[in-house]
This record gives sequence, structure tokens and C-alpha cells, in this order.
Amino acid sequence: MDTTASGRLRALPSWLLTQTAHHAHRLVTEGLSEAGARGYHYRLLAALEESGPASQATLGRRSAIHLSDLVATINELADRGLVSREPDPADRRRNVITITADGRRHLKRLDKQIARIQDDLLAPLSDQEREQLTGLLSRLLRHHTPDA
Amino acid sequence: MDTTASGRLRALPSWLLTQTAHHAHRLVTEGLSEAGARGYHYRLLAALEESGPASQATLGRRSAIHLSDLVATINELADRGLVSREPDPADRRRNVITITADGRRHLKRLDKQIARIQDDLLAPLSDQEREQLTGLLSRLLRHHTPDA
DNA sequence: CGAATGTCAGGTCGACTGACATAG
DNA sequence: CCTATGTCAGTCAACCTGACATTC
Repeated sequence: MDTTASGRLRALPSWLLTQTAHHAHRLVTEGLSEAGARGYHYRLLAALEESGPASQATLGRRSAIHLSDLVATINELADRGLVSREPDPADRRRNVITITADGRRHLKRLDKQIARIQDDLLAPLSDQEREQLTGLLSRLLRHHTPDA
Repeated sequence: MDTTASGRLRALPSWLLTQTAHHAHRLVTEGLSEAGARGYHYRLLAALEESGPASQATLGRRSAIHLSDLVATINELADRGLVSREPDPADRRRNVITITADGRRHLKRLDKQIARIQDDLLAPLSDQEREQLTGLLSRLLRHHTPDA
């Protein structure tokens, strides 16, 4: 519940960023929870569908989810039959995680919600401004991410 | 520890926003902790210095800190002599919170850290681009904040 | 051996909810 | 009576640390 922030804060880039991100996060969380999912679920399923079955370590990198949290996330999705976790015969340290048909159906629903939410989030901006914003943010993100 | 996010995410405004915000938050937290403070401390001290002594309810609005968290935050700052908490004689439900001389000095140090951090955060952007970004974010924020 | 992998217990920060007593 | 105020206990999502056993 944010109200009128004081002058110092209103002009601070880090403040603007964290506050708008907070709204974005709230919208995403609400939208996903309507569909019975959380942020980690969407990120994991999306990563899985895009680059195929993978070990948990690889998935952690692709979904930017910490390995420790990944364990629980996969447990939740596996319990609902949206992904499967199988030991890798070629490397017995690894599990191979695969998205199931149900998982794909679920992801499709989530994708729609997410798209709708982007529009709510960026409502006051023109198409050109939206591109400007995402362009600037992408550059910031690239600059602040260690590897690539 | 974010690495290469998958394609779907990399283009998603909500993702770009929350991830850059995460970096901003990390930088701010690290910078403030060097100075022995947390985000709530800075926000509260800044709000206090700008609009003068106020009740906790008012401060909560001005610093965008939840009332429940405000209690603990004020305790911490009061323990260190950076603010004072006095009962309001005119309305005995209220406490009047005031920033002390030590509090102002502390805030001055924090302001410097925060300014330095903004520069780290926006390093890859030109002055004009920084203005573009803050302008766009301000508009988003205004659009998503209920009152004003 | 060292490095990678998966698991688990725990902690942090910011934000929030619900309950409650007190006072206007 | 209803509302505002302050306090407290507890929840939550996302992120992170450290430890550990297993396997390469």
C-alpha cells in the first residue's frame, strides 16, 4: 500500500525501479495465483519448454532460480504431474527434468495471463515508449549480470 | 545469482523490471549496510527530515512503510538515538517522532551512499537516457498508485 | 584428488494480515 | 458507536548461505 512518497524518494532511480517492480510483481503474483501457480512455476516451466529436458543445475541457470529453491519448486510441479524427474543414466549425480503434456497445457494458460498482465503494467505507455523502456532496462540488466 | 535467462523471460517487461529492481535493491542494501543502515532506516529518516516530526501513521504514509514494520524500525532508530518517540499531548493515541541531530548526521552519510549507488546502477546510460528511464518509471508508478 | 550435482536447514529483506488495546 | 492509532505475532515470495553426501 504505497501512498505519497516524500520528495527525496520520488526522484531516486532505485526507488522508482523497486516500486514499479513491486507493482509488476504484485500483478504477476495475483495473475498467476488465479491460475494456481507461482512465479517460480512459470519461470521453470518456460525454461523447460524452451530448451528441453535438463538437469536441475542447468535449469537453475536458465530460470534464474536458486538451486536450493529449485528442489522444492520441482517437487511441487512433479506432485501435480506437470514435470517429471528421472535419474540420468549417463551421469548418476543428475536428474533429468522434463515437462509433461499437462505441463505444456498449464504453461499455455500461464502465458496468456502473463501477456495480459504486461498490458496492465504498461497501460499508460505508448508502443514506442514501451520499447524505450524495455530497451533501457535490458541494457541495465546486461550491465549488471556477471556472465551473460 | 542470475545468469542467462531464457528467451521468453528476457523480453518480458515484468521480468526486466523485477530483475533490474533486484540489482538496485542489492546495491542499495549493500551500500546502506556499509553505513550500518537498512532500507527502512533511510526511508524513514528521509521522510522525517523532509516533512518534520509526525505521528507513526503519517510517517507510514510518507515512507511507504507498513505500520507494523514501522514500530520495529522506529525502535531500532530510537535505540541508537537517531530519532525520538514522544507521546503527543494533544492526542494521546499518538506518538510524535522527531529526527535528532545525530539522526541528521547519519542521514547525510546515507544520502551520499545512495547517490553513489544511483550512479553505479545507471552506469551504462547517458544522462539523457537516465532521464528517459526515470520519466517512464515515474509515469508507471503514478498510474499504479491508488491515491497520489 | 578437485569439481559438479542434488538436498536440506536456515536466514534475510520488504511487504503484508489479523488481532488487539487504547483513545478520539 | 465507529474510527484512528500503535503494538505484536505471524505469514509470504524471492533470494541467498552453508553444510552435506554422492558421483564424476
